Amino acid sequence: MPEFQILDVDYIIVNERPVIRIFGKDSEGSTVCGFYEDFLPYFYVLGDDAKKLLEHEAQVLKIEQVERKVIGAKNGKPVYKVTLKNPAKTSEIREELRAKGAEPFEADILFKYRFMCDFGLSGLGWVKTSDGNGIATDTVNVDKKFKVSEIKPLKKEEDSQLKLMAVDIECVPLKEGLAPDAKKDPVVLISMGFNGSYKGKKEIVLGTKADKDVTGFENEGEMLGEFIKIVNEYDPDMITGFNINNFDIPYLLERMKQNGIKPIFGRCKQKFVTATKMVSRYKVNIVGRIMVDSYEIVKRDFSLKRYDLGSVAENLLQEKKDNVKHSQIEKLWKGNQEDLRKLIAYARKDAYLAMELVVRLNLLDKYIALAKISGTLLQDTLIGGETSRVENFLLREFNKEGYVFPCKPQAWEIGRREGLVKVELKGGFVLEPERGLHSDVVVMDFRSMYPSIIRSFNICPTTLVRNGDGNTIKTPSGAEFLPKEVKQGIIPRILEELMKRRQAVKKKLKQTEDVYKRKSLDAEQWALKIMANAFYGHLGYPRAKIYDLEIANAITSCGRDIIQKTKGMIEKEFGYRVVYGDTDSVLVKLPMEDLNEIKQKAGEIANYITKQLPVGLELDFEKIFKRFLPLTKKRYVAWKFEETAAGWAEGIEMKGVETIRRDWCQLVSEAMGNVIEILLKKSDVKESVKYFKGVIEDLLKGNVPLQKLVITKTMTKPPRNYAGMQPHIELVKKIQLRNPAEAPGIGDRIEYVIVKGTGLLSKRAEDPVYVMDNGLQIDSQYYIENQLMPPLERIFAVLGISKSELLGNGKQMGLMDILNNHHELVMARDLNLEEVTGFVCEKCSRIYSRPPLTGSCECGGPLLFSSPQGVSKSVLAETPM
DNA sequence: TGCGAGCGGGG
DNA sequence: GTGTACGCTCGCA
Repeated sequence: MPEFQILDVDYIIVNERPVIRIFGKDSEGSTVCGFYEDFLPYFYVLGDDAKKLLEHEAQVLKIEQVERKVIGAKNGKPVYKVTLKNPAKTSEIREELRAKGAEPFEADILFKYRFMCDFGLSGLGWVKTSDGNGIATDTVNVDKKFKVSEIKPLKKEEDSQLKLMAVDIECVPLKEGLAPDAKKDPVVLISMGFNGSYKGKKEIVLGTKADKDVTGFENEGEMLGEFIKIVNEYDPDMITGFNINNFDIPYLLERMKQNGIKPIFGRCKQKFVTATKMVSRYKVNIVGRIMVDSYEIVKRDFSLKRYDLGSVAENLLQEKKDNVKHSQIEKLWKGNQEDLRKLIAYARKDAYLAMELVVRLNLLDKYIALAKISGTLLQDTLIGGETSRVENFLLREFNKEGYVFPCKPQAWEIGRREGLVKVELKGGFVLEPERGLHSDVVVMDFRSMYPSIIRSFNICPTTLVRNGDGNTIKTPSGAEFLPKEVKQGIIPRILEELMKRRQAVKKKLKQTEDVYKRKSLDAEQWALKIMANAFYGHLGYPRAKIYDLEIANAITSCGRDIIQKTKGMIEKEFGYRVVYGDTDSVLVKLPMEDLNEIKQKAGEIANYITKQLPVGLELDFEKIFKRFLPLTKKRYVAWKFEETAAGWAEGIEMKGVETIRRDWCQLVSEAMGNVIEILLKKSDVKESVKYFKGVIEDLLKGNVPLQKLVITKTMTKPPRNYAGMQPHIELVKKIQLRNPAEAPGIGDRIEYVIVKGTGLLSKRAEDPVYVMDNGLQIDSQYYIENQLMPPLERIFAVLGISKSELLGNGKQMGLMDILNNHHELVMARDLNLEEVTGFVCEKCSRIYSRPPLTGSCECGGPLLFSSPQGVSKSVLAETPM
C-alpha cells in the first residue's frame, strides 16, 4: 500500500476521459505518481427548469436531483447535480446556465481541488492508496507510477526530505542602459545551487563563455538545453530563487521559445513549463514541482525597509551580496577575465543567497502547516492570499454538512460590493486617546476576539435569521442568529475545532524537546491561529464566496459593544482611567509603579471583566507601557515591558509611526529614534527638545557626516520619460553630461544630497562623492524643513511644543517669564529652577512646556512642575493652588 | 484627507 | 486551466 506526501495534483485527458495524477514523495525519498481514473467533474445548479436547460448538452453525462442545502434556503427550489465529461468545459456550461437565469454552485472549483476536496486531501498531506498496478507510461518522470482506485488521507507527522534547487540568471541587454528584453537579449549565465548535490557538486554555473568557474557553451541554445537536463536529472521537488516567479523563469521560457527549445523540466514529459501573465505578475507552473520564490515570501513575512536581495541578505542572513550594479553587468561580461570572474561569482552568490533564505530562515514551515490545514497545495499557499485557503477549507466543511457552496462573485457583483463595503462596513471601536505622556499603563486585550465572538454568538451564514420568531441571539447591529442548541453554525464549529486543536498543539509543544519537531509544531499552532482569524475578514471581503456584510457588521458590532462595556466597567467598578483602546484592547492607567504589582492588578481586573462578558470572551493581561505617548488614534509610541521566561523584557514600541521611510535620510530615522527614546525613557521633554536643537545646530554648522544625509531613489525609466522634475533624475542628467561612462542606468538606485544654491530644489541634487570632492555646501534648510521637521513636528506637537519653539526663532518664554505671568504657580523651595522641564496636569497628566494663560489645565486640573525625576512630590504637597 | 496611478523585485 | 490572483507609497487635488 503506497504511502506518500502530496506535492502536486493535475489531470490529463485519456480517451476523452479525465485522469487525475497525484505527484508525491514517499518516506524513502522516491518520487511517485498515482493515476486515478474514475473521477468526473461535476457541479450543482439551483432552479426548477435546470434539467430542461441542460438536456441538449452533449457535455452533460448525468443530471440528477439531489438533497442539498443552500445558504439562506430559497424556499425549496430543487438542486441538481450535473456531471460532465470534460473539466475544461465546465465554465462554458456554467455561463450558459447563468445566461438563462439559473444559479450554479461549485462550478468554479479547479478539477484537482474538486478531487482533493472530495477525498479530504491536502498539499503536503500524507495519503495511503490502494495497491495499484504499475503502469508502463513514459509520460511522467518519477520513480514509481501506479494506478489508484482508493485513496485516503493518512495521519503522519514527519515530512519527507524535499529536494531544493536554486536558480539565478544574468542576461546582457543589447541596448546599453536599458532593461533587458526577453524577446531579444540573451541569457549569458545560469547559476544553480543544490541542497543535495548534483554530480558531486553543490553549485554549477553555466555560461556562453568558458572560464575556470563556469561551464561554457557554444551558444545560448546549448546552455538552455543543459539547464533543462540538469533540472530533470537533479529532479528537485522545489525550485527557488529571488524573484524567479516574475523574472528568471518567465525570462528563461521566452529564451527557450526564441531558441526553439521545448521547456520541459517538470515531472510530466509532455506538459510545457508555463508562465502565465496575470494582472501584474506571472504565475509559473511546473508539473510536480513547487515554485518557491524567496523574494515573495520574505516580502510577506518580514518587515524591512527594502526588499532587494542585498538588503534582505544583510538584514536576515547577515551576509553581503556582491556589489554589482545592474548597469555594470554588461561591462563585466564584455570585459577582461577578472571582470568575467567577478560576474560569475556574483551570479553564484545570488543563487546561494536565495537558497540560504529558504533553508536558514525556515521560510517554508509556516506555509507547509497552512497547506496541510487548509487543504491547498503548497505552491498555492505560497502565491495566493488568504482567500484560496479559507474557501478551500470552507468548501469541505459546507459539503460535510450537506450544503452546496456558492461560486465566486462575478465582476459586476464585486464592483457593487466594493462600493458597499466602503460605506457600510463598520470596523472596530477606537477610543479617543487621552492626550499627554502617560506612565504605568497596562495593556489588556481580548485574545482572538472575532473568532470568540463568532463562537459565542453562533454567527454564521447558516444560522442567520432574517425574520426571527424570537428564539434567537441578537447582536447589537440587529442581526439575529439561531442559538447553538437549535443549530450550531458551520463557522463557529470550525473555529471551535481550530482553537481546540491549537491548544492541543501548544500543549504538545511544551512537552517536546526535539528542535525539528518543535519547529513544525510551532508552525502548526501559528497556522491554526491564522486560519481562525481569517474567517471574519473573509465575510467582509468583496471577492469572497460567502461575503455577507450583515454578518461582518454583526461581528464588529459585538466587538464594539464589548470594548465599550469593558471600558465602562473598568472606570466605574475600579475607578481607573482607560487612556486608549483599539478594537480588542484597552490601555488602563494604574496608580502603581512596580511591574509585578501592575500585572497582578491587571489580572484582577481581567478576571472580573471576563466573568461579566459572554462566555468564551476572555480579557487578558498583555504587557505594560511604562510610558505611553499617543499621537492620534492608531498612532503612538511606548516604552513597553513584556513578561518572558527570563523576566521582564523592555523595548520601544511604535505603532503607525514611520521611523524608516525610503525617502528619508538616515539622520531623520536617527533623530526620531533618539527623541522618542529620551521622551519615553527619561520622561524629559526639555531634554528631547534640547537634543533636537542640537541636531539642527550640527546641521547648520556642517557637523553631520554626509552619509547620514544621503537620500536614495530608483530610476525606473529613461530620464526623458519622467514628466515632472525629480531630484534624482535631474542628477542623472547632470552626470550624463559630466561623465557619461559613470552615468546610472535604468533600475539603478541613485544616491543624492541636496546642496546650497539658488535654483530649483530638484536641480540642486548632487552626487555625495562629487560633493565631497568639490567641497560643496549642504542645504541645511532643506534638511530641516523637508526631512527633519515633518515627522518630528507631529511628535512635539502633542506635547504642546510648537515648530517655532523647536527652531528657536519664535518668542521663547523662559521659566522666569512664565512665573512672572503666572503668580498662581508656586515653586517648591527645594526644587531647583534649572531642573524644571515643564508642567503636568495633576488630574489628566497632560503635559505643557508652558502653562495656558488660565494657569490651569484645559481640563480644569491644577498644574504641577515636572522635572527629570518625574513630578516633584514636594511640589504636589507644598503648592497652594 | 482622500483618491488614483504606478511601482516593486529581477537584469 | 471549472484560470482573470496584489498592496503599498507617493503625488496631486
